[in-house]
Amino acid sequence: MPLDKTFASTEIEPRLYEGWEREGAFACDPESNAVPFTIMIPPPNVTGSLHMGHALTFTVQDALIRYRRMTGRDTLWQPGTDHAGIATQMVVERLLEAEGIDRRTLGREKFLERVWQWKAESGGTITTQLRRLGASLDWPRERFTMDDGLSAAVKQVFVTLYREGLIYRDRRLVNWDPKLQTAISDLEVENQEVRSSLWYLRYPIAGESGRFIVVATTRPETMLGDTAVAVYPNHPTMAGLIGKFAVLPLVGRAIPIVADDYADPEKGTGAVKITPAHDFNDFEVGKRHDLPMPSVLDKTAHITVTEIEDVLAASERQINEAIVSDPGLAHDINKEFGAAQPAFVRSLEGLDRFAARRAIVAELERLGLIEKIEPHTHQVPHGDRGGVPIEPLLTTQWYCNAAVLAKPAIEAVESGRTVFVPKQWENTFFAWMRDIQPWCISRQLWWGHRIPAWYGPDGSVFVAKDGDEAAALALAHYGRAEPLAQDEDVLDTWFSSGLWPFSTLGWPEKTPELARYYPGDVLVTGFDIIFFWVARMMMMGLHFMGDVPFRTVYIHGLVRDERGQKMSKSKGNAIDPLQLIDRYGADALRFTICALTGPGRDVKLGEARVKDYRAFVTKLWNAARFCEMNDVRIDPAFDPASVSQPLCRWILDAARHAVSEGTDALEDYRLDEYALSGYRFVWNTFCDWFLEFAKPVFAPGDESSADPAAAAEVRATAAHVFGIILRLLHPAMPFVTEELWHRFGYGDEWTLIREPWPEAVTVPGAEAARAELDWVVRLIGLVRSVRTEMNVPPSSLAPVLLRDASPETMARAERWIEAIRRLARASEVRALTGEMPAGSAQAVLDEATVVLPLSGLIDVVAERKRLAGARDKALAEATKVSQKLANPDFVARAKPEVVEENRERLAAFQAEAARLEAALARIE
RNA sequence: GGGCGGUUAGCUCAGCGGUAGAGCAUCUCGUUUACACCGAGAGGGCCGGCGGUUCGAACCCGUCACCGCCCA
Repeated sequence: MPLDKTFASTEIEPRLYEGWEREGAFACDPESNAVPFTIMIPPPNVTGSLHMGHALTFTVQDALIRYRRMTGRDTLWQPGTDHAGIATQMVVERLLEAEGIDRRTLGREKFLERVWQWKAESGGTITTQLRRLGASLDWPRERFTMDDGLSAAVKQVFVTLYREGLIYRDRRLVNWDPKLQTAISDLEVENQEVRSSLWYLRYPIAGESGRFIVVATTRPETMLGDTAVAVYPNHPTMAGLIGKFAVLPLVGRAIPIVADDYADPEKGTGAVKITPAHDFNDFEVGKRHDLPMPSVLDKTAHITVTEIEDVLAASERQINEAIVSDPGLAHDINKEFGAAQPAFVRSLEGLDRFAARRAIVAELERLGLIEKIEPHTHQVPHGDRGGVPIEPLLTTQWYCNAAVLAKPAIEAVESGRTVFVPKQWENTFFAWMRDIQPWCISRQLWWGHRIPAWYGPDGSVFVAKDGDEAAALALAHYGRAEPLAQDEDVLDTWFSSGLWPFSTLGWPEKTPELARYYPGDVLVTGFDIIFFWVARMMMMGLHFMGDVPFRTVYIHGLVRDERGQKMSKSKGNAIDPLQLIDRYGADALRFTICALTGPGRDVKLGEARVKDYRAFVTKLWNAARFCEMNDVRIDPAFDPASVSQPLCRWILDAARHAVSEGTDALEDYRLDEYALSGYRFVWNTFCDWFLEFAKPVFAPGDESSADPAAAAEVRATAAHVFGIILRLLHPAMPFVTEELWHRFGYGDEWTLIREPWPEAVTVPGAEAARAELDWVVRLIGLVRSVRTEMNVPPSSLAPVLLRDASPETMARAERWIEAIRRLARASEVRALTGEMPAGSAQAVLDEATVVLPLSGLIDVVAERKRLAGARDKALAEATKVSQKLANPDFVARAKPEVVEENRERLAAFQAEAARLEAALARIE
């Protein structure tokens, strides 16, 4: 059955994919002798659906995997998904909310059941979509970060790091997300610019009526928790206050005025209020000065006065006593007691932080304790998931000592055991790793790996892989059985993702797969994930496997829309890759992505681009149809080394060049160069010239030139080269190439995927063939150009005459007469000996002058102008080159071959100008 | 404030010491053994500014400007 007019991607692609999967074409083979090649998929969130960013990263990975598979490597592209703690919990919570259920009333057990149920029903979306894209993942090996095996790995790692002292509990400030009510790591915090105010507050100096110290703050509501004022040690006007006390307004707490460099005299007033429990910098100051650290905001970021209760009570007592002893003071209480307003403070209990801010500012204003308010724009940390400002909160959490783990990871990159592509990302990696902070790994969520730690009645901690082991530890500790309670928290999702390169291969079991496929070869991901994931895999891999998890980290850009805007659902500029696949086919989308993925560059992708490259898929398909119509069939006996015709030698040589270019590009992770080189070869060489030259051979215009042997050789060569094209393009366009591979009988269905990668084979006589075909192409181009410029309609044929042509040139013209006739619209091609026919257009090609007699069609004035223009251009070039050669420094210092090249160019330009001058003279 | 990247044809981008390129868009012409998702041809650029190194700079160095990201 002949090929349809176009490639019906929507029908053909799913059929091919199912075939590959059914036939086990994606499977790795741990038994084989081939060298393994491993890519670990960055596990997409189980909640996810395929977006453009996925399409980019997975297309790149699939192209690399398919390429290596064809080169004979035993490829493993490890599939799987991530349980995505917060994201998944939020999804299920939202579903429950729609049913009017709160997760807390449901309880932990029941809630987790619901999550697993949701995962079973909806968790497979992304894996189905990956198949639409053509991703050749080894599906039977699919893993999930909450699988039993991977969970065992998580416990093992946790217990080991705990026993090594690299995981520990600590009470310190964390980034608290008041919306999700969990701690989050530094990386999950995004600073957003917020337009707000800078409030200048006046804190009365204790015992010095009417004297104040002014502090500037962006967060007046936290002043309830202030326990000091810091002043720059050598501050010109305020240093004298150091050692005195201020009275904290509203609360009435006497707070020391301490000296600390943190109070930058360049900023604000040179004095800062210190709220150790609600600010990271203040926390450090608080530790340095041994300050109390009362929290005045709870886990939902509402005011709580519990921890300042004693101070409020004391203020109340003091005020009451003073009023009792001197009732006259009642009206002037502010002055005497530093404006303590315990009743007001108590009234704030339970108030949201922003409402509390307004209330406190209003009250301070009423008391005359606001010096001024300035508009102020600053960066406010927000939780990346919840989207609300995070609240530094003093809690006990589990931490991982990342600094220790980071050392070997840094060394591995320094020594080149792992290489980043492009290399500049190594700097980003180093900068972060060298200044790495303790990693908060506990999360106050339910969905995730529950922390394998149990607490005894006295709070002693027993870290063990399960309850029994913990009980045994407790027994040894207490000398008797005591009830234990497991830690309620779960681990940061990235904790389990960090183990992915070895947990998916069966670790901690010593499996053959682990021995064979670790370390992986290349990790492909976006730069936004270097810290979250790449760094953690490096740390964990080196610590537990003793080797880097991958040799190369290929960092690609982000997908943006045509205008360079980040794609996002909220902006409404997101393009759905599945829609593009529906409309244009997966091959078109994939090829577009490859063609646009420059190193370290973002990919600006619009529907129009995909549409453009779909044309290339169609072009390839049509070239196939042309071949089919002309009985191009593979000849099993074909030997490229034995072809005799220049045309065949030339296209084989061009194919060699394309293979070599494409292979080099893939080796260098230059998907763009790979795609574009294939594009140029197929379209601009194979279709535009080779097939056109083949036409007269396949169907000679007149019987006399028919040569069955020559035609057979061209057919066999065409089939051979087309087979190379299909293999070469397969990594970028797996579907159309696979389909044509089978339809043309190169192999069985679903077999191209495992065909050997084409080799760059040199054919004999390639250079001469290249020179010859190059001449023919230039001649045809020249004639076409002149004809168009002279407004000669394509329908009219004209002779192509060659003046002053060498015998060699004339022989070439003879050999290619049919092609020249067709492609240059020539009525005849021959040497011009005598006088030039009147009304001819002329052009120079090497030593010859091409004469086109166009009497009646040409405008002599225009022709003269055209020739003069061409001559001037040649002269200008010649002048440029001769000036260069006239420079003694150039001749003396430039590389000899460059000098020689320029001498040749000068001669060529001069000769061309002379011939054009002669041509001009002939018109007169 | 520190760091990274970018600035080349109308648009998107290659090129990164030795003749300025591609795709798209534009204009003109064209249905000829596949393909109008096509073919042929053409126009279009002081390669962001200013210095420097060099026989020679879009390319290397310095500096400035603007844009974008990352980290404080």
